[in-house]
Amino acid sequence: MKERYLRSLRLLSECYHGFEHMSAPDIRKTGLTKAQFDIIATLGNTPGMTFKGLGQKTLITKGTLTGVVDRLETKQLVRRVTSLEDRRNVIVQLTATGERTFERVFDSHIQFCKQPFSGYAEADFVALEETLGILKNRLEAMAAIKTEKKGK
Amino acid sequence: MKERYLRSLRLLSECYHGFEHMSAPDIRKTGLTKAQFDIIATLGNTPGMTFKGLGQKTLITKGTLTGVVDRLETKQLVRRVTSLEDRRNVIVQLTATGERTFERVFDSHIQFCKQPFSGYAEADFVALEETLGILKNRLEAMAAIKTEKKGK
DNA sequence: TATTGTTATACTCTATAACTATA
DNA sequence: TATAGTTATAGAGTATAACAATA
Repeated sequence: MKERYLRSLRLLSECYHGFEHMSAPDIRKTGLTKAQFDIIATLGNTPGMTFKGLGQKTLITKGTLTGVVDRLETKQLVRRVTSLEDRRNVIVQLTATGERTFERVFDSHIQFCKQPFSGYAEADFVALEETLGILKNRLEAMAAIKTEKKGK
Repeated sequence: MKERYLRSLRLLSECYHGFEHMSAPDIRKTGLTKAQFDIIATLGNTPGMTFKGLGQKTLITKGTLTGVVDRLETKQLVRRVTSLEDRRNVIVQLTATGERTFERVFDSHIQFCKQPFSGYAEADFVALEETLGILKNRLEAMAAIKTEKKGK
């Protein structure tokens, strides 16, 4: 067996895309793009985040992020606040409308995503969390090595 | 515990994005976009696929697909062949150059993705495949129900 | 009539790099 | 000098709907 991990990788991809595929129309119906939805979902239940933080969480690069946040600001779902401590930092926050949108949209979204888990027993969740948790730790370790190499 | 599945969902997303994040620069270096890479990877080791088939595999809608395939055709990585049986079907195939690109690019990509699995024992693979396999089956069952509802 | 793929439109995201302002 | 975010640009992906050719 040459590449023992390929099947795992394919399954991971298939599961992720399965959720994506199921929930994409659901997200579109809200009038938000995928990128916009990600920002709203990331900001939900937080006091706000800087552009840098948002970029790290969502993997959207800063130039793109400016445009995405612009459009969300036009829709009055988020606002920009300049940090008082370091005036280079811009904090993006949900507005009251944004909060409501978050609750409505994200809630319906997760209700939707729960469907495949109906019938899961506690042990099934534990097993899934354990295997994915291990993989996540390995991925984070790899990412740390990469950052270390790059940063001086 | 209200939403027992949320943690699983988050882990799945984090793992998938972890791989995406690691391999994105690797893919970009090849001069292919993510969508183009997906098409090449999907066509590799096949005799070709119709637009419809490609769309279902990659989740790219037909209108978009025309553009993506156009660009790959310009790069001489794929060709269009009209099916003889049903002339409405257009089959997209890798060219000889496309085949070589597939082998080179996809190979380096999977070498890259194997890193987090270093140190995995056989039992770890089995466990991961099993938990993801179960989830995949559930997702496919959901999708089948959805299709059933829609199709007449 | 239904299906496959193309075309057209308008918008959004993307990578990249130069730029501004703060530190 | 370094960092955070903006601006500018060109290209690519996206949803949507109308369209042509074939079945």
